[in-house]
Amino acid sequence: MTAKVKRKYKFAVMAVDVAIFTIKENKLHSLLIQMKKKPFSGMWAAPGGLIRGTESLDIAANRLLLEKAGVKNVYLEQLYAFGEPSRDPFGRVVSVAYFALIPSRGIILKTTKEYADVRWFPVKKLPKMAYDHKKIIGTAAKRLQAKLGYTNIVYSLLPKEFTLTEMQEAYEIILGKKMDKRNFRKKIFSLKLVKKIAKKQQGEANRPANLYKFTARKLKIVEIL
Amino acid sequence: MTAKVKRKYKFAVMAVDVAIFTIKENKLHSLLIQMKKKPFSGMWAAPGGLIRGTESLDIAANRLLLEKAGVKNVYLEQLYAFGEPSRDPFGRVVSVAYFALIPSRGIILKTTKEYADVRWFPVKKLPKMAYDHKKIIGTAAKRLQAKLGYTNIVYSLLPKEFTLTEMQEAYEIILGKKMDKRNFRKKIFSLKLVKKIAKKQQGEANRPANLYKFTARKLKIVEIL
DNA sequence: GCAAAAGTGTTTAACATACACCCATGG
DNA sequence: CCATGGGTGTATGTTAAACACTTTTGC
Repeated sequence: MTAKVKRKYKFAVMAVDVAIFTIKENKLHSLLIQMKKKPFSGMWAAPGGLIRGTESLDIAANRLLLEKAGVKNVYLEQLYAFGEPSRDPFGRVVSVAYFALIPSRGIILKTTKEYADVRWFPVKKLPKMAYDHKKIIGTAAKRLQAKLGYTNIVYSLLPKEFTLTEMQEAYEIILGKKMDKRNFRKKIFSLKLVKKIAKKQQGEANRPANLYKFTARKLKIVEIL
Repeated sequence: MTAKVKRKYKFAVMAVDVAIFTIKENKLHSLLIQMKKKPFSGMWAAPGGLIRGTESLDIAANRLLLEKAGVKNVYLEQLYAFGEPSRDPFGRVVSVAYFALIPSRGIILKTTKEYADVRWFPVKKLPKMAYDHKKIIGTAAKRLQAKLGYTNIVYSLLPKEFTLTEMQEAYEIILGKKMDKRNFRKKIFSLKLVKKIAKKQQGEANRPANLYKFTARKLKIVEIL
C-alpha cells in the first residue's frame, strides 16, 4: 500500500479499535479521528490504540473512546479480531475491534493534539480511511443491522424519552427500508419494550406525539423482525 | 490461582485457541489436549498456541489444529477474543478463540510429545481445564446452538451422506430437546437444504433409511427454527 | 382552515404446532 | 412373526402483512 515505513514493533502487539455509531440528521453516522502521522496523514480512522499490560480488552475500549474522542457511557460490545499480517505498516498489530452505540443528543467531541480532528461521518459517505478501518466500520454496521432484528439494542441509540416515530425511524435508517407504522407499534407493544409516560412532545406544528421510555435499558434477546 | 510462575513474555502476545466439536455416541464432544507443563500439568486445554509473525489469525487456527491434534479440513470461524490480564500465568496473553466443527467418522487423532494426550470429552463432562478454556468451550457451545437455528451449519457435523434421523439427532443433541419428526422434515424440505440420493442405509434391523446429501456444503443463512 | 404528523383495527395469508398409524427390514 | 426405527398428512392456532382514515396541534 505504502512504501518504506519503519516497523516500530518487533513482535505482534494488541490494539483495540472502536466503531462507534449514532443517528444524526436522519442518517447513521460513525465517529472518526483524523490522523497526523505518516503514511496516513490526513486520513481518518476509528478511535483506537494499543492496550496496556494490565487492562482487559473491554476496559481498553472504554479508555480509548474517552481518550481519543471524549466519549463515554456507551453501549459497547466486542465485534471481531482483525489480524491480517499486512494490516498495519508499523508492524504486526492485531486489532480487536469493538462496536459502540450512543444517542446523538448532547455529545461533546474532544480533539486531542495527537489528532487533527474528530468528526461524525455518514456511514454511506466515509472519507479515505487508514488501516483496514473501512472494513471494520462495515462489519460493525452489519452487526448493528442484525442485532436490531433480534434484540432491543435500539435503546442505546435513543434518548431516555422518545417518540415511537423516532424509534421507528431508527429502524428505518439502519435497515434502509420503510416499515409499516401500525405493525411496528403492534410488535413493540406486544413485546412490552416501552412504556408510555405522561408527557408529550412539544413545539411541533402538528399533533404532539406521546413520549415513551424503555422498560429496560439493558440488552435483551427478543424476536422483533 | 497458582503461585509464583515466571512470566515468560514481557509484552502482550497473541494466541489462538480452538474449541472443536463433533458428535459421537449421541453426545456433543470437544477435543482437548492434556498439558505437561506447570502449573497446568495434567489439566486439559483446547488446542492452541502463539501466532507466528506472518500468518493471519485464520491460518494460525488451522495450523494449530493440525499441529496439536492432527485435525484438518474443518469448519472454522472466529469466536471471541479473550483478554483478561490474569488469564494466563505465563504473562499477558490475549487469545483469539475459534470455533470448529467436524464430522466424527474417520478422524485420527495425533498426539505430540509436547502434550500428554489428546481426547474427545463430552461437553457436559469436561475435565479440569487450564486457563479460561472451560469458558471458551462454553461460549463456543452457545454459538453452535444459536447457529443451528439460523444457518445450515449442521452440514459440518454430518458425513457426506446421512439419514434425516441422523440430522435430526444432531439438532436434538446440541439443543438438548426432542423435536417432532414430521415438522422437522417438512422444514428441511421446504428450505431445500438436502436432496435424496439413490441409496439406502444398510445393516440395521429395521426398515432401511433413505440417504441424503446437502445441496450446498457452505454456510448459508436460513431460518430453520 | 390548512398543513403536518400522530394515532388507531381488521382482514387475509403464511407458518408453526400438535398429533398416530402403517411400512420395510433383520433376526 | 416380532421388534425396531422409517416414513408420511391434516387440522388448528398463532403470527405476519397489507391496508386508510380520523385526530390534534401550530400557524
